[in-house]
Amino acid sequence: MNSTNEPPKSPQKATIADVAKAAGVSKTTISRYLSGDYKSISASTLKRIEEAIAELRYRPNRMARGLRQARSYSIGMIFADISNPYSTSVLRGAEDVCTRHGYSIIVCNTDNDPVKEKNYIHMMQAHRIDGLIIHPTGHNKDILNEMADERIPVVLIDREIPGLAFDTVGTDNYRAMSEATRFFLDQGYERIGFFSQPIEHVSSRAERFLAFTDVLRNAGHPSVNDLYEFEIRKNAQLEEQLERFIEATSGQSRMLFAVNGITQLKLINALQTRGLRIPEDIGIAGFDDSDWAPVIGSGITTVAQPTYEIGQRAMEKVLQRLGGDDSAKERIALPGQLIIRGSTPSQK
Amino acid sequence: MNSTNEPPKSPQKATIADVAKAAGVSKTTISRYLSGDYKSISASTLKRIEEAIAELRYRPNRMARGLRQARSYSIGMIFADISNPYSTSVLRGAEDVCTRHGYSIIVCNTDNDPVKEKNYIHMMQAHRIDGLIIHPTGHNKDILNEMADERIPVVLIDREIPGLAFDTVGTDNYRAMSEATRFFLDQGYERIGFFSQPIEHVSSRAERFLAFTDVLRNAGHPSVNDLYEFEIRKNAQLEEQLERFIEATSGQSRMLFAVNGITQLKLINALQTRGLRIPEDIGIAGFDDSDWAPVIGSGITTVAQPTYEIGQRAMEKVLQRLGGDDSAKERIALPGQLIIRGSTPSQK
DNA sequence: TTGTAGGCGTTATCAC
DNA sequence: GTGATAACGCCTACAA
Repeated sequence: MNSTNEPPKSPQKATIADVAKAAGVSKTTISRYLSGDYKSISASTLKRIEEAIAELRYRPNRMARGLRQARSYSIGMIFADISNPYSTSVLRGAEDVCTRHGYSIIVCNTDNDPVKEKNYIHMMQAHRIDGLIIHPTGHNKDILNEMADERIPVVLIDREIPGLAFDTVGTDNYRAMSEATRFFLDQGYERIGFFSQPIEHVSSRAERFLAFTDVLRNAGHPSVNDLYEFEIRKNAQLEEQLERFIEATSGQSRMLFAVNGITQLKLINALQTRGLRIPEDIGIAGFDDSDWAPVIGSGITTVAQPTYEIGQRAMEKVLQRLGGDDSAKERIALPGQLIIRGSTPSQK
Repeated sequence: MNSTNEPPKSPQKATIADVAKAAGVSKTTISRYLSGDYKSISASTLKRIEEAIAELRYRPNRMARGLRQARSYSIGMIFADISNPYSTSVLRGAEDVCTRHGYSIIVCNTDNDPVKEKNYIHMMQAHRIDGLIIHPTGHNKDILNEMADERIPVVLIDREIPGLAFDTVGTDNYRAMSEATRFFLDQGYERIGFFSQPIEHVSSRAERFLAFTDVLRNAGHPSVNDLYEFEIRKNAQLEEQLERFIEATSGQSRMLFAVNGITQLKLINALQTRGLRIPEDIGIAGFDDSDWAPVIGSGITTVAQPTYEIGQRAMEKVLQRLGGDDSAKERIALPGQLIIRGSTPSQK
């Protein structure tokens, strides 16, 4: 019995030396076992090693291994908005790929704040992450370039940063938006309002709007200038813009296009508040499919992004670069899918 | 000029030795600086150190530091389903707290699969995480206990595991569900169907159902046995259960209660398919508020969970334990909030 | 088939 | 105020 009042000693994590001693071999042999070099170990030794590891519940220390090998087996993922379902789906895709290869993921959420983003990149550097997948705010070109200089694979998702040579994975926004816009024209809408958070230099938004105007201009459609921008956090701005569109299009058959999922929701909310019915009074559609899109009203027409696959492809690209591939940077644009539902009926 | 054809050497990450040399001091002094021990460094030295660090873009290697200090400054978070908005909100809350304290988060998603969960816990152990926040499947008691034995703070969210002494953070399910049920009774529903994924030993589901039946039994209400369980991935099961409820309650005023957000969506979908109108033909409500709950029909009545705060509190608890707090394990049950919308009108 | 020795980048312990 | 030195746990030549 323990006469002192000390708490029971917490069992210290076993080290490779403990395992070596228990198995009656040297650390080298254990290390060989850990790196899968079974063929240079005798059967009986193998057995003793396995028993020792199980007995001691040995888990190789990744920090020690990482320090020695100068690689952490961790991939950083920095999201502009982790609460967006887009992000979690990408995360799942990426995780499923990298887990199979023994990598772990360190995640961060910047809330679209360039300062947070900068700090997180620094944190990632301190972790000596082997690769980075980032949904960038677009304001930290310098550090991103710095990482690239250090030969750390960086893959951008959703957004590209002009002038930066990184691998990029996202939806083929131009193509998907063109298809969608042509569909809206076929449905016979006289006016289509493009509602977006400030396009500025966010490439995905810009591509969508460009496709929109290109198709409209080609068709000689009057909505070429129907762009309505607002800050997502400022409901007043959105309502003001909506008001502007509604007034300008009074008496015409019309619809709203939302640049992303969150904008869809905000617009639907605003329409309901104003007592406008979907689709009788006004049509609506938007980028990003979701669980709720099918069940709102008679369903919302959306452009689905292949989010899970975007995550997979981004991680595969990181691993490919890690594997030594030094070919030209690639821009991977995956097809989006127009999902037609009840919110955009024919106006003819 | 470089006569060989080698690519330009990628600038190697600076080490503490490089900084020491650049600043003309010893590694020890740099280390002192890094640990914030400024008062034992002269002003001029301090200045040279700061210049050297900036110049070399030095980032302390967390693996080396972690190895030496036997702590990783990483917290593991294991989610049963990361695509559930519940999870991301918890994640954000946890992240905001731990970032302020210099910790990073390693995330995993188990898809409610105990095998994946086990592998991920092993991975976390290899990372030597300083603490673990887990939304447990409930099937890996042994390893979780093992971690606790090693003095690693483990905090459970949403679900408790019977017989395990861990800190726990979640919603006060019993209280919130009681309030909601009383409200439904007040509205005058003759039958209320409780739709849930298998309750089994998932404590949060069990608490909700218990509160439900307790209130009903107290009121002598006939729905005490109106439990309808189904596997979330099997739509046929859900529809079968829904059919059963619809038939059994024909002619009565009735509503469905969904045990969580995903179930809400599935039920709404199934009702629409059957041509049943909400709330004219049948009412609906459920646990978990969401962005879409206000905009479906005249709004869905929900019980909102304080998800962000759950994440915060869980992380705070981890840090508190890390700080040496050895008091009794705590069960933190945060208040939920009943949000009444149009899907559960009075039946009187 | 197995073992020895040195070092990865830090911090802690002493010493000056 | 500052520095030399020995670990931390692992891997990788190089030997045997």
